Amino acid sequence: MADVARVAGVSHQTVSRVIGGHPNVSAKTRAAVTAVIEELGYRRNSAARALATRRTHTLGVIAVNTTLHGPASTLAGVQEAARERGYLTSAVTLRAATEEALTEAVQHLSGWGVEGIVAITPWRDAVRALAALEAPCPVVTVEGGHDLDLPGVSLDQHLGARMITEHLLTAGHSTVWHVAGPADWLESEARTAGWEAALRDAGVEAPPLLRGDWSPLSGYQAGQQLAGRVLSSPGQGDGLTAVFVANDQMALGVLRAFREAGLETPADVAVAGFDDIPEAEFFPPPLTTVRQDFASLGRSSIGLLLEHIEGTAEGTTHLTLAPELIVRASTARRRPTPGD
Amino acid sequence: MADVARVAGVSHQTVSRVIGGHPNVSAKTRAAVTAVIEELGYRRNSAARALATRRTHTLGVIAVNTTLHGPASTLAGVQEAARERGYLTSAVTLRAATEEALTEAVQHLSGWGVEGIVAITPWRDAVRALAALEAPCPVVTVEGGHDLDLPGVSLDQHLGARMITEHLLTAGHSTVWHVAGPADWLESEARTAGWEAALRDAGVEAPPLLRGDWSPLSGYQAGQQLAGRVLSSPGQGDGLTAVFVANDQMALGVLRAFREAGLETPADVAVAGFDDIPEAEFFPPPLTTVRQDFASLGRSSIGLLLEHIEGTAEGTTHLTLAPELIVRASTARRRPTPGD
DNA sequence: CAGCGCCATGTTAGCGCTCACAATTCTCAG
DNA sequence: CTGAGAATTGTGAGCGCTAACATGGCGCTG
Repeated sequence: MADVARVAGVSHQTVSRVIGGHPNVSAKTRAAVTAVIEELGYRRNSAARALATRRTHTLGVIAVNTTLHGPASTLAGVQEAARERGYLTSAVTLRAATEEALTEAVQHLSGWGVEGIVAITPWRDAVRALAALEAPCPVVTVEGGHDLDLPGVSLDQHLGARMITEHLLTAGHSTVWHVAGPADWLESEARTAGWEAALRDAGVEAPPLLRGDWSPLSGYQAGQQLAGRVLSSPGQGDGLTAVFVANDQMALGVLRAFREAGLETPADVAVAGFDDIPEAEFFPPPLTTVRQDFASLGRSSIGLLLEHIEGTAEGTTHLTLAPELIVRASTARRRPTPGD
Repeated sequence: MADVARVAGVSHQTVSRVIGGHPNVSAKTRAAVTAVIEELGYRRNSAARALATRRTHTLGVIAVNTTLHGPASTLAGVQEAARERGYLTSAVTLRAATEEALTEAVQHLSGWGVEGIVAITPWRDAVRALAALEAPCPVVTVEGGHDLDLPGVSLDQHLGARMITEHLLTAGHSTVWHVAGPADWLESEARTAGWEAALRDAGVEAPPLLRGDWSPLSGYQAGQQLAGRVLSSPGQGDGLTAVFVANDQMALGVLRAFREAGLETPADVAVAGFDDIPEAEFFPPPLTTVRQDFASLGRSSIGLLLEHIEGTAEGTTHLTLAPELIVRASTARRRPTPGD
């Protein structure tokens, strides 16, 4: 910066003003300085700037399972939004959201002087640990639930589950079975609750719950159980003609189990998923599911976080985004024609 | 730091030595200072440190399509490895690897003073642009090919494709058809080349090539073409009994097209993929594929990058990791029994 | 034409840390 | 007991930048 100032024949402060877009600089000076900056290829040193302003303009992201479609998409949204707003982001990917790992992640990030943290940790315990952690900067959760006093953004899982359950009931199924995700996941609980609420409203008693761990394998195992039930009970005794699976990957496993057991989807049993991963449209058969706009979710979290950092936010805030029902062949009333 | 020094009754420099783990500090002083640090909850300011040492200990990552399984896993490996080595990482996710976007990404990162960049950009043009860009810091490519003088790490796509093609030939298929990825992707080219090489070695002429864009939809379309060919040519005229699809997602589309056309996999046509995404095991039928260890790939790239930053590296280096063939039902010689 | 105020620019003092070197203390052989 | 040399600690400067204040020049009002 001193070099630029010397060549341009001004003080270093004027150079600083030009870079910072400060208003009180004459057009002539501004042009001259800009030209010299260009010529010398000067870039201002962000460390020195951070030191002088006491602002690092850096945000941290804590996430788990970033190789899955949902978290990965959310992460991308977060990064893009932060970059647009002039912030650097640094992501820490955790293998498991234990209290210890979370503490370490927060320490790592705050050691780098992050001004805020976005935590994509959809575990009840993780959110609780995070709330108790007293991080030295604002923290915004993504899919972290609304019961703790941490600001956060979520997709309306409850509504999505309700939509899909009602869709199945409307299609003429007398009840809807459910393969849930792990009990300690907030998303899982909300989806289960939405399913229950829809059944209750329809005056239908909820069938017993099956649980998986989001993986295709666990869905496959749940599917085997369900298939066994259908085949062993003559005359469709349990009214098992429709299954709402808590995510698309498990739904894939369920579909396979049904196919292997000789059950046809949707003719014998309709299956619906949740998430709308890119593959879902090409499942056998194409899967009815709930689309979640993960990218928007990520963007919103940055918006909320920056409000807190810049002090515009009033207390704890929660944002909820609406999901979208995507109806495909897996819940069609009759067997779909090929190519559907 | 001044506070710590005052409370501990030492100079700020001694505090700095304790934090930095400098050897010449008496055990007593070290303990005292450590205690005060703990008590005051002091954390050293990374911006000031960066300013004084002229080292930011920050690395940048440039990636495209981070929502896909491969790039997302690689990214996670990169981040984890960097963190272990004491570096902060910041990822920039590009929508498309145009020269413009790359330039912008490099500028964004170097504006933050990154000491090195890992570029996960498996496009020929992107790598070329990157090489021409003259970044102000070392750049390591991931899946960036070996023909340009940018250091990089890759998985041996050529070998993987060869393995899978040979597997199919060994299984008794007279030839192997291929649904390739986009022509400008290095991975795509290498897989095609490996397929061609395996056929050549076996003395078989390569059938015409089909191309997709990695998406399930494009695989579906390619599958429809292939199915049409099988059904219209009596007596399996073209020897179309085995297809090697360049990634698992497209393979999913191909499988669907075959199923809709009434072709059975693997009885009528065997299908193999590439990548081993988590869902592949649950495709209808479970997909033979090539597993790539993306996390190791990411870790290696950091190893290589740090060698360059710390000056231990000798010129341009390329690392290649071996893939692993995963044989499943989609290429079994006879129809698999349910549950396989 | 004096005097006020505003605009453009310069000057100074840190931000919190590490480096290089100086000063002090300690250790131990002769 | 003494002095060399090593170990330990302190001092001062400066990394590159911005905030706050100081300065000087200009136009405008009365």
